[in-house]
Amino acid sequence: MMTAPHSPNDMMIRKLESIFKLTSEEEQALQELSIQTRDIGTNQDIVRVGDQPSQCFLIVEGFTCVHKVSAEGKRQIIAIHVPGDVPDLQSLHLQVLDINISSITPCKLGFIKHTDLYQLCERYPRLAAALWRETLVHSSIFREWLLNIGQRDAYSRVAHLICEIMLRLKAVGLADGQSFEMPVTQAELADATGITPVHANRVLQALRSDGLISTHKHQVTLPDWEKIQQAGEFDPLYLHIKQEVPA
Amino acid sequence: MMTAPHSPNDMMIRKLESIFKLTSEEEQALQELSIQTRDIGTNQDIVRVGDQPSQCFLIVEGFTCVHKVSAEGKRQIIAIHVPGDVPDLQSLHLQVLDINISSITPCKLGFIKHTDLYQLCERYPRLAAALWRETLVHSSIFREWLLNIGQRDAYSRVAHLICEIMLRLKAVGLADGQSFEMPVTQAELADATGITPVHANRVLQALRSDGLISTHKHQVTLPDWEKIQQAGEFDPLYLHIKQEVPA
DNA sequence: CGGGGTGTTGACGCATGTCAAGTATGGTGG
DNA sequence: CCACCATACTTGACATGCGTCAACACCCCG
Repeated sequence: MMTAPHSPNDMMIRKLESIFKLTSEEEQALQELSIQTRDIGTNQDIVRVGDQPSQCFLIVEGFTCVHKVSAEGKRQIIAIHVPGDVPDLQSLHLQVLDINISSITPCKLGFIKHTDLYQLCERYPRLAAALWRETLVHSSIFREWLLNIGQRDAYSRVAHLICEIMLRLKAVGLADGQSFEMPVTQAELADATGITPVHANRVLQALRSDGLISTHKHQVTLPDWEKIQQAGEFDPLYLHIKQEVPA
Repeated sequence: MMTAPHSPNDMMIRKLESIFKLTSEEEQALQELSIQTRDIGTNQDIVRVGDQPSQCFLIVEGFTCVHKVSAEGKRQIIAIHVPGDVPDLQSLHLQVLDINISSITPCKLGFIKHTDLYQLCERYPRLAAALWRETLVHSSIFREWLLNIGQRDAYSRVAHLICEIMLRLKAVGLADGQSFEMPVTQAELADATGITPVHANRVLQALRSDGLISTHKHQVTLPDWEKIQQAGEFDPLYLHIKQEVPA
């Protein structure tokens, strides 16, 4: 398991390193990026529909979610973001935000000015490509969620989401073996999978009694990875996680 | 209503022009892009999950859809693409495709080599940004579809989808006033909204009897734009269509 | 020790799925 | 020009997964 990075800049660098080998010049530029950190509490809005941000934020610690609310007041969670993610990278090229982003745990965030990112992209096309790629991976996750919500039953949806979070946390060193911290309430889980909180509760009970998950507080353990993967029809291809070639 | 563009290159140029004013140098470079056109019939696979394409394709004529199939064999249509779109732009930076793309009408496609696009992006960062932006808009559409499928009832979902297609066709000059050609079968409509074909049929009947749509073959007319927009809770913000400032 | 957020449970209803059988429709070959 | 077929669309009867409502239990934090 990797050690935690020390600065937001290190986090960005480590993330991009997982895509391709950075040149020392590129690494230098990232090291010099000005990133303002800020702490926020649980359930705080970070950005809102209609905003026109002049900066992006990197999650250093904590979880956030992207969500939209229908005219009827129903909330869909569109994405869950974990440390290392830049949830509103899209705002670089889309002026007006079409989503809300809120914290679902206390968070430490690192803010980066758009103007700095523009410069970075212009000078280092490979970094531009890497950031572009980052947005494409999130796009791919949206597509899988569409399949999940559109075609699978509640049981599979929840299993699928749990598998996804497991792997994404593993990729940033926040899960080891079978367990990880998943600080998501049942209501949030429900909004992310398009079911009701009551039904989410029943599905979780079914998963527990089928031996696919066990939970203690928000610590989740997956005793049988194969089985929950099957239950969720989970195939990690869509996460586009580069295979680490062991040294 | 605009006149139809004459070449794939003109189409690309017109599309990018709608985002920002191209310099003559940029326009020149686009004009010189090598694009191979090919015609295909209805229901042909263009690319498939697992492919590693070395080119992207532009839709010159016709409609395509992006879709994924669950382990149970259920198909979710993730996106519908119309002339002017480049449905697999993502393959530029994600090696392995996580989706299938098929024609839903006969199509004329223009294929562009990745290597040519890489060069273009490196030389003209503004064009890179415009293409990036293009993928971000599609991403935004995925998010709205998630809200649509996750939180709205079947009636609203279908109304919403119809509104979206209407506006996107209008943006490329393929819809005028209230009518447009929507060559999508009820089965496809069902797969795109996460309902069954039988239910899609009943919803369409309801929309007709409520006076929100009228159809003749695949020609759809929306007699009351306000009303169907309300029924679908449709707010076009997420399409990020630049407002044309009338001269 | 009190109170708000979270999790749990049961009874009941409904939107949507499923199954099964039709009826257009449009293209093709004789 | 008609017979035929495949594909698309319709319709009705019935089944069910999930939603809704309404309590209640838990538990951390102040």
